[in-house]
Amino acid sequence: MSVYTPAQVADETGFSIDTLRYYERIGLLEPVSRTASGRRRFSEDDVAWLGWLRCLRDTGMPIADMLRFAELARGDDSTIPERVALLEAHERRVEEHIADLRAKRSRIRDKIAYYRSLGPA
Amino acid sequence: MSVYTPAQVADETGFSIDTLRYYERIGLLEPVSRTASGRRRFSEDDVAWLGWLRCLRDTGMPIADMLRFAELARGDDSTIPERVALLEAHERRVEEHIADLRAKRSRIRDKIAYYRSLGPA
DNA sequence: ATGTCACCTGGAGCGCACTCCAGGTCAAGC
DNA sequence: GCTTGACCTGGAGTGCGCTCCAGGTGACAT
Repeated sequence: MSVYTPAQVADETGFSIDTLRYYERIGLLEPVSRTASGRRRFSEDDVAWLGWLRCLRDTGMPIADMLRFAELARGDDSTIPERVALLEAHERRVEEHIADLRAKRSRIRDKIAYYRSLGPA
Repeated sequence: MSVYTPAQVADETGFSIDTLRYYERIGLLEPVSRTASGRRRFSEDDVAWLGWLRCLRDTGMPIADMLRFAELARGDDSTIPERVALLEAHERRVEEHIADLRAKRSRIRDKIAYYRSLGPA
């Protein structure tokens, strides 16, 4: 059962140490366990949860929503329907975002092709 | 050759009137023509350019880069290679972003499926 | 004439998500 | 035993991209 220092977790999750502290402070992370001298020791579970947070954040979920999800995830099974609802709504937004990006990427490609058609330098 | 009021342009482009003024102020838009009393009258070209800016914005291009592109686009044909380079770099980032979103959307779906597997409420 | 309303300017303010800082504590290597 | 350096806390600061405000002007309907 391994534990990790802040630097190791930052390295693995891509969150800065400051962000890890910030996430703990606002309650996205449950209080991380400490050594006798007060230094953080992240558990395997902490790291897994951070991986999940990264997924939500990178798909554009606002901190406020992640906070709500974290709260639900700390609750019992009766919160599962709301967790599902929250994730489904998020997933729909992500899908729309992907569709929009694809359409706009194509427009960018067209512009590049147009510039190219003006005669390669 | 039609012209548009700020409200019409806001409506068509999805940018707020404040954002239109802001874009003009920072030079993303060339000075928009005015009526005798100083009100903006956007041309068809202004609206088309704003549509293009929206494409860049919505695909995550920072304002600073859009500004650079705007500058190049005001230049002569010798700037075309740099415009192409800028757009190609951007397009690559957009593609990576799409790939990342797709992978993470799938992770979100898995989580939803997992919650569902725990027994539908 | 009057009221309403869209619009103008310059500049201040805001929300988000961090990021940095000062001042301090411990652990380990030389 | 001393230095180095990773880490601690509370709180202030930052960057981005808008967004809002005060105070004012002009156009148009009644």
